[in-house]
Amino acid sequence: MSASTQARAPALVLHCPFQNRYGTDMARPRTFDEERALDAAMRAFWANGYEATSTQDLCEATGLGRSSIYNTFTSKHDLFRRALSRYIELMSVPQAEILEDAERPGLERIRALFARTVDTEFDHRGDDESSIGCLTVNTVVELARRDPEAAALVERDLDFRLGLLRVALEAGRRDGTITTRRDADALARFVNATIGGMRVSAQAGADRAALESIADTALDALRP
Amino acid sequence: MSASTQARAPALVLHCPFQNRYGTDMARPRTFDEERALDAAMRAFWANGYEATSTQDLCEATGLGRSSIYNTFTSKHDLFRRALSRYIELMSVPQAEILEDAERPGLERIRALFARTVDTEFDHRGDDESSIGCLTVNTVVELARRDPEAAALVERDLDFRLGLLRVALEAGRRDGTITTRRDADALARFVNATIGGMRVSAQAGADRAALESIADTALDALRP
DNA sequence: CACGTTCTGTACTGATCTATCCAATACTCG
DNA sequence: CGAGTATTGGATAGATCAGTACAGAACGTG
Repeated sequence: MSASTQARAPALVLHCPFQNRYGTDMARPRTFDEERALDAAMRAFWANGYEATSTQDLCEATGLGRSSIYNTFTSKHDLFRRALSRYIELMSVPQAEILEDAERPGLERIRALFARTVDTEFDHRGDDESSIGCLTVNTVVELARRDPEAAALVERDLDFRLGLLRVALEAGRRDGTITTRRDADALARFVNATIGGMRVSAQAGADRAALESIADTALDALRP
Repeated sequence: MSASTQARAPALVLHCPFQNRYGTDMARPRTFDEERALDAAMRAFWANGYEATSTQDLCEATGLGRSSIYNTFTSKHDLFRRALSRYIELMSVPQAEILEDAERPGLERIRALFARTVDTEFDHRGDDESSIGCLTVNTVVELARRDPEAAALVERDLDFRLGLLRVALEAGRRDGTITTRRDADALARFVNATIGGMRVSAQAGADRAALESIADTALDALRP
């Protein structure tokens, strides 16, 4: 009944509300959807950060009682880890689709990624309509220095995204839409930094037009 | 004996350890330097964030007792506000010098600003030699959404820096080192976002070469 | 030297934090 | 229906949080 067993086992049976996590006889079933609860917790951490989100906040955000939270997610830290993993997964899939889309020229993939960054920045807002930024960036800034697990998660995500970017940038070089002589690695880091900068700018109050002009300007660097 | 009186009055007499804050008769003098204490607190907030820095941490960082901290700085929140103000002031002065340096062409001023950004990222490191980023960026991400005073400070700083950047960019347009047709406002936002992206990248583990390549690539956008 | 004032160390307060305990509950399965 | 098990709500524990109260120490001034 270790934490890792508890966390991994249910993945394949989550859709069935009347089966427990160990394949043994069933008892009292849960009255909530673990995935929805995780989404709510993710959003709470995303909007308010790790330290400023209390377990009480998590109860209110998820609608669960303390017992259910701890029974399901072991600890606040573990819940955060799962929330961050989920966030990274949710963001990675569409980003990979955009950057690996062979139909589009390389430069257009980057442009589409920037556009998506702007859109997500304005899709997900706090209660006051201000930007809540990006959970990955927020975690890097708030937590990564003193939480090795969180640092490992965002580092793995960074490597993955830099790889995707290199693929798209090299495609752009081959199809002629990207003409700069700089190597794909430097360009990937630049594009990634630009996205980070856009997210910080959004949290600092930049509007949609401002973010779009940042993205357009950044694209200029790829075809100087 | 309001907090604001207490905070404002000493500015002109800080150098003299044997004069109190109200111009009245003197009593027991302080055994510490308020400015040094503020620096230590600033560094603690900078390295660990607002929430994760306890008043106990602040006592240890400054070497002061609780009474001295509260007597001098009123509250944790007020101390943070002063630390952030000081940080902004400390960073603004050299940045303004670089961006208003009429000796240099406009593009070179931006290049020098990027170089300085890289340098400060590696000058100020945590105990583990990892990057502690930029207190302004950290505050935008961690605190600005729920602390109006902090938000106002960073917004004022942002306006100031965007203004400086516009000046340098327009100078570059005139002297021919910046050839892009994009308006100075968009370019200023882009340069600012690039710096933010570099700081997040540094916190995510990027080394000096990576930051320099981000800066070099960004400069390409100014002369496409 | 004595007074007035400020500083400082220690103990403390009440609130809040994460996490656990436990009894009551609700369900499946034999 | 009874046995067995997981979930749930509420109470609670123990630590830590920001901030305060207070007494004594340390100084300039008269």
